Amino acid sequence: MPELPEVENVRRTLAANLPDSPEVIEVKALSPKLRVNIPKSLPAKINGKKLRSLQRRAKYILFEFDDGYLLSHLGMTGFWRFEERREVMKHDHFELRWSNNRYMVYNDPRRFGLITWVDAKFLGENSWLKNLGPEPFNQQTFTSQYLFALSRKRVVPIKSFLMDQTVVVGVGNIYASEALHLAGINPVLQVKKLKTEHFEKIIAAVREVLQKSIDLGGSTISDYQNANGGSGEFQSQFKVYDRAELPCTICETPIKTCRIAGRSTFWCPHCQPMRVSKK
DNA sequence: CGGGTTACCTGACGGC
DNA sequence: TGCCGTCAGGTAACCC
Repeated sequence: MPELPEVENVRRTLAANLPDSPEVIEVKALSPKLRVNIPKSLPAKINGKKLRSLQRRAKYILFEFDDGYLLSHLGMTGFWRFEERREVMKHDHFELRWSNNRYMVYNDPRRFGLITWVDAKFLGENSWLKNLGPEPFNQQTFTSQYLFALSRKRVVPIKSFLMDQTVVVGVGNIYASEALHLAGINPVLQVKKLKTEHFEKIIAAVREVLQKSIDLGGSTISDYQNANGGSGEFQSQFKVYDRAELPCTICETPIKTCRIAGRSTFWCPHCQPMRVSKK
């Protein structure tokens, strides 16, 4: 379900529901089976503790406490919601209560999500976080020179490269197709064929697509919702994703679809030619 | 070793 | 109706 814009909107709506100087006053692991089981020791780590900050890194949300972090990843179908009075839903996995007495509940039908604990002193070497690439909005680290150098050793289509979370974080299946359409780059092109100027375009397109989606609350295809239960609106702005056979919004050529590394991919054969532009 | 493929899960939807 | 195949926004184990 969630790529960077959705996760960022979840983070913001979570923050908006917390009291001033939030403190955990109750924790329950209801159904620990997720991608990795919720550790039995987790409730004791956060119960009675004050929240220091609420951050996002890549597609992870980090609830910072004095000694470490509650780490949350939404997988495909995970979501957080708030309740004044508990009403248990199917697939509720985890709940806690904040010092304003509001319950915060994690629900995840497909169970690809993650809820775990990371000690502050091991944050840098944590297996979930240590291999993540740069944040797409970081001007210092996410640069065309960086992508150019990294791409010289790789034999992959540009779309797979963009979705590789060790290359850059936050771009998933929707925004990879959307960004490449905006950049005018065909998704199957081998990264080795691209030059710095192509990466410049791609970086600008990734940032523009992600920012527009963040501003519209993310994309809701079927089940994404933020922590207020609200939907995103960016799906109405899709130029290619899930638009097979429909006319390109720029040139009216029918959008094509194929699979790249097992994932549905969409592009305009006219705006995103197979041949790399010379200059 | 770095790729693509498959598995992990549930649920929705279309065809028969 | 119901059964079956396919697909879904992510990640990582598993093969060549």
